[in-house]
Amino acid sequence: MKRRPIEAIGTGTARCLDCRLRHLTLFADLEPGDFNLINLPIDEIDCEAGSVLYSAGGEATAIFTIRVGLVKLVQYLPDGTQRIVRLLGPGATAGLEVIVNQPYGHSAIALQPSSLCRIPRPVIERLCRETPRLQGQLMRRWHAALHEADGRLTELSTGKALQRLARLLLHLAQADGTAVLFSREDLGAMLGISREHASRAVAELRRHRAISEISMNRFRCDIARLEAIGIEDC
Amino acid sequence: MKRRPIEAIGTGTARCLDCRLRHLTLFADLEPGDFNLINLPIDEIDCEAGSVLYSAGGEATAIFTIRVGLVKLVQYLPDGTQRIVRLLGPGATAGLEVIVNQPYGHSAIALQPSSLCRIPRPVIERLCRETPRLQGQLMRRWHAALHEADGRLTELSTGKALQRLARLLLHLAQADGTAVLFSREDLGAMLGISREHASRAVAELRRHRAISEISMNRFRCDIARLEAIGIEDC
DNA sequence: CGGCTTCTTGAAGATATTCAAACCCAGTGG
DNA sequence: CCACTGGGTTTGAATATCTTCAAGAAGCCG
Repeated sequence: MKRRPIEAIGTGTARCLDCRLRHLTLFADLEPGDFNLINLPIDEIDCEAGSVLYSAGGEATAIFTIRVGLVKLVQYLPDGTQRIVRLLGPGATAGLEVIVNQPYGHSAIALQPSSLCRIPRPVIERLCRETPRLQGQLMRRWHAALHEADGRLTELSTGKALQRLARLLLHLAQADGTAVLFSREDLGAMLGISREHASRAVAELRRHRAISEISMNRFRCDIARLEAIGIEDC
Repeated sequence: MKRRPIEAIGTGTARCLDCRLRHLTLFADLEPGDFNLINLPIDEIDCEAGSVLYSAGGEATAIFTIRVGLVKLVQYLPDGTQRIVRLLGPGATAGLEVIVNQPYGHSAIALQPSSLCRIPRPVIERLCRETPRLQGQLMRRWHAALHEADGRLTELSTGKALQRLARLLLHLAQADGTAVLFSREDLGAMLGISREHASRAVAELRRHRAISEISMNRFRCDIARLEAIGIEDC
């Protein structure tokens, strides 16, 4: 995992200002002058699949904005089993705990090669204090995280494995009708089932012709069939 | 469900100021002057078990602080099955969606006779705008809600039914070692199992002498045994 | 080409659901 | 007072669903 600083103190604010993705991010509502409040460099990080951004229980020193890729937030049970609690895609924010002075509540691990911005805690704290224009986005991000958490519980932890997988695919499906899956281990950890059963469920959806594999872990989805299976399995 | 207004416009602020529970609530950090910003009456509501505070999808017109009792937040799946997403006890806040201008994401229903304060949306909006002292508590409440949501997923939706029930009881247990359960239907909706299986799980915990019923749905908990069962069932 | 990991599949056993019937208890009305 | 009723609970038995263990297949990398 390599870090490449994108700005030196006091000079690099233009990079945030010019960011093509800014309208998706935490900084969407900031005004040009607000960027002068950024008094520490914001690193832009590229990492490969499997990289650990931070670990559960560790002191929260920074908040992350995902630019490209996919990041999982994982919690572990005493017996060692893991559960994937949330998936974060481009524009999403990891590490909101920073704001309430709490240690990280999850481990954040990249599922795909990803690129992110690392915003040090003092920057967030200062922005919170000195501009009113961050609050709205923060609230929206808390709400989005909570909404996804609740959705995960009702949609991905309720019903039979086949239904859950169908619903997950509907979440993951892009506009073009394709979805990228990940390892069966992670699939299991998302749906609360064993890796073997995850494998069987994928095979069964294929048999139902609800999905078909285009390339390694890339699937074309038949949305209508997935929806049918998601509601009442056949 | 009867409503009893506790203050008229512009006069009732003393009630919030004097509230014995205020240190637990959203208004914990407000200073005396801030209460003058409250320009609409805050109703104090008493309701019986089963009362609906608001319904999923409805316009969010108010935020609620639970004073006494227990409230469930429920989501429904297209097929009609319900899932209890969160439990809210004294001091907790329901309806945070108000702040991001979103419709209610759940239905809020009292599980026990409860008493709550209903804070109209305009009051929250004005306080957000005109005092910086609400933000901190709001963030903390978002965080608490998210933390509970995540915990519910890892602890109450993972593993076998007996383990989940044991973990739930550990959450519900008071300082005196007793816990109040609710209907088997609701238990099932919390743990993601059928009511019949919930019933069997309760019976089995009793056979293990991990709990014993004191009175109708009031149990004495053997914390050590519950913890043992919660980790690896025997 | 090994050697490694991950995925897939089979089969046995564990766990949960469903349906049905019995039960308990509180409230009602004869 | 007691039988009756209706809701929730408990229990049993048959079935469906998932886990676990084990072995084979497929992909990846040196």
